[in-house]
Amino acid sequence: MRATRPARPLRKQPDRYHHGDLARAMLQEAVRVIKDRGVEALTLRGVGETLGVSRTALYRHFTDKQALLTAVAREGFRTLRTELHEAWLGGGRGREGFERMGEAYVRFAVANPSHYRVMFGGLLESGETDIELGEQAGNAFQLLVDALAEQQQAGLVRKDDTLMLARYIWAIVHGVAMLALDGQLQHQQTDAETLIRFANERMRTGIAVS
Amino acid sequence: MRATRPARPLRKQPDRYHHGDLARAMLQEAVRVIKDRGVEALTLRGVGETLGVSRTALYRHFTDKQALLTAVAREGFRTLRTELHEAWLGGGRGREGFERMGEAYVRFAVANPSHYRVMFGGLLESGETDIELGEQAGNAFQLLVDALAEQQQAGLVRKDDTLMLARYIWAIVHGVAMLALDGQLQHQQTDAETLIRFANERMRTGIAVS
DNA sequence: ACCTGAACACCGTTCAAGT
DNA sequence: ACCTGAACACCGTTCAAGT
Repeated sequence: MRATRPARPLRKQPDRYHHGDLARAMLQEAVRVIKDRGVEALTLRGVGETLGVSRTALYRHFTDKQALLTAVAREGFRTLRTELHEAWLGGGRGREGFERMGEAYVRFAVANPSHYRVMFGGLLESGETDIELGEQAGNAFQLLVDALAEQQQAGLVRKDDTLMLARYIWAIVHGVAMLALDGQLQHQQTDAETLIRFANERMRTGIAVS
Repeated sequence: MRATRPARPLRKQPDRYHHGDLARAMLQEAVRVIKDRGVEALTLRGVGETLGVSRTALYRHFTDKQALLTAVAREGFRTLRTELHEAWLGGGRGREGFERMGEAYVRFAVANPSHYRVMFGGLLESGETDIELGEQAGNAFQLLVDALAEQQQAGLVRKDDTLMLARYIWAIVHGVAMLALDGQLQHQQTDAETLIRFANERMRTGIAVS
């Protein structure tokens, strides 16, 4: 059941070099594989094959597989940040926009489960943290901080430590996203959309009796 | 740098069968490896070697590596449930006990990061969900539901849909735990303990201006 | 500079065979 | 029943060599 030749090499002349931005092509292919078939399906050999390139070609552009995954994670934070920003602006930078941000966050995670996992996958655990990855995550987080500060100014949110509030909100949306990804919600009869809407209401007014 | 023989076989007579509960021994060893060196360090060959058993012996007791990891996850939910229960009772089954539950939850995750990840690691994604695993997770979740229902009866928590409230709270503690595990907090100057305490306060009274 | 093929040291899993 | 060794089909990574 195994072909003796690469499944589908994109280049017609496999003996030519891959001119152009091979690093970028590899990153895109990695993102595609992760989105379509999950992280565990991502192999350097497979990426090289699909790109019509030797399986060791990657090492010219990334130090190892980990580095490629880190690049994937960075790209994810960049995309997430963009989508959050659009939701915030589209909702009018107030209560409405803030709720849309939460929904957009969860929607991103549900739409790209494996990619989202790579972003938060504990790659850092088994090694020192990547500087640029931390920056990208920080940029996305900063959006949340700014949105909260603006609402505090507008008298919509209590004037707690803004950073602390941002971490708290982040934990909520991240938690909703992760539970959805783990299938812990579908196993009950809820979906992520319902839960994040409930969360948006409850995080505002609290769970204690008024 | 590689020894020609197993690093440290526990049995002196490697030609004897491993009488007793090999399945249990394998599970314990797997948990130990995961706790000490992370999931990625867990190999069936290593487990067999440490237990003085062939590397294929495992297949008599688990269908494959995935099944072993599922067993690890189940064990984790059982332990977590116990610790949550003790916190709830120890805190007097009220507001105090509920906050202790949250702290105990996060403490478990931080103390067993890799184990916790296995429990929520999306093993389900790439396959059908394990029945018994779902039950164990359900048992832990039920504890939260019961605690909330009790507080609703006592007039401490608003009488929303209890299940929905429980999912919401679960998302919060899970989110705090995951952010801590991902190193997203230490990178800022907070720790999980500080955030969960802040969360306990804010989830009660909400973030909106009172 | 950039890419290659062969080789190395790992994996999980299968399977015929032993007791 | 329970366990074994050899073998298979994968991996990531290294390295001398090509252009």
